[in-house]
Amino acid sequence: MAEDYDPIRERFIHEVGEFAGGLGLSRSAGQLYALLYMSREPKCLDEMADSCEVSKATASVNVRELERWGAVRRVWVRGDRKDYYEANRNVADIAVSRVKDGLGRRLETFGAALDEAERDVEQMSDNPGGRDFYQQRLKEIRRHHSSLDRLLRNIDKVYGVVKRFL
Amino acid sequence: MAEDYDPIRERFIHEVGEFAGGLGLSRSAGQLYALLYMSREPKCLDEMADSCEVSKATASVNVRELERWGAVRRVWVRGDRKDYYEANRNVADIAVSRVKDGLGRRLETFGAALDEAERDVEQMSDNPGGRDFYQQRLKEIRRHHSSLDRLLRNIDKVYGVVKRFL
DNA sequence: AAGGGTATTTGGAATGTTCTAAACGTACAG
DNA sequence: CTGTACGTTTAGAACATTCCAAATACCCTT
Repeated sequence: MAEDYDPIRERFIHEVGEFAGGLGLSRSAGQLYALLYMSREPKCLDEMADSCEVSKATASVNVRELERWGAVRRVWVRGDRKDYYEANRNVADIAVSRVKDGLGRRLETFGAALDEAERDVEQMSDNPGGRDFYQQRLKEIRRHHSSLDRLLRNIDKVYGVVKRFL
Repeated sequence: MAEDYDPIRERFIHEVGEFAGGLGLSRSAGQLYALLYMSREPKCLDEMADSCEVSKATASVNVRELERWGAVRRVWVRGDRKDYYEANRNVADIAVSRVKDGLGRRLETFGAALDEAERDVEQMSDNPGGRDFYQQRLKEIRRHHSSLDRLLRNIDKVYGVVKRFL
């Protein structure tokens, strides 16, 4: 019993897509997730592409992206070779893993740049006044960087504490 | 005593720009902020545009954006008609105000869409099984929405608690 | 092996974003 | 007034992103 076309769900899907887009995520991924969230049964690629009005190609790449974030699970449907997906409705987990991943990588590359800057400034022999100033500021930034890094590594504890405000 | 061209700072500015860009902010804004952060003296538009290798127009619009977020302050330099800016180095405050603003507006429009969806589903007379299902899911999403909203309104308290992990 | 049904990759079109140069506006100085 | 020194706005160029259709790869079944 496939669920039919439904203007209400259609519209809701669109809105979630816009929301996701506004947050810097993929509009299509948001739509696909919304569709699965609003579906009783798992859905295959073709159904998803159809309901979200995107090409199968777009559905394919975005649904795998969603899978990488743990936003979506592949499920087995017996007697069918297609891949079926359903939504993981624990949005907090998804958000955390997403932030962890994205911010983590950024912090890493920025940390490397900081290392380099610190080394370069260290070797600044001339203009010692300028060097001291730079070192002081870089130290400040290093502190911020370390803080964020620590925060990210303790993200689970942090979430436990923040939960009280939800 | 104007600070000269400096390859180390130049490079650092570039890295911060990339970092900001990766986080969905403006690359140029990131560069301008980094420059001011690394400057002893306030800087005028032309100096900023020059150091960051962007046009004056880009500097103008981005520096005002930074001002909107409280990332940058206009300062008075006597005997000079130009606008001078310096960095607000309290990055935590900046981040909070930025998240508050961006997420807040998004939540608002999404909340309106939720309202509408709830109303529409309410009026779904046919297919009562489907209606119940939708209502249940929408309720779940509403809960998430409210949680985020509450979190955002208590963001200062939240920050106070999270600080322990920094 | 061959063929049908599926997912993925790819090349390029459409769209959106961000930058610049030039025009414009404004305020002060002479 | 007129010229000068600034900041801002604007029109469009350069660039990046996102999407689609078609081609390709994969895997079952026969």
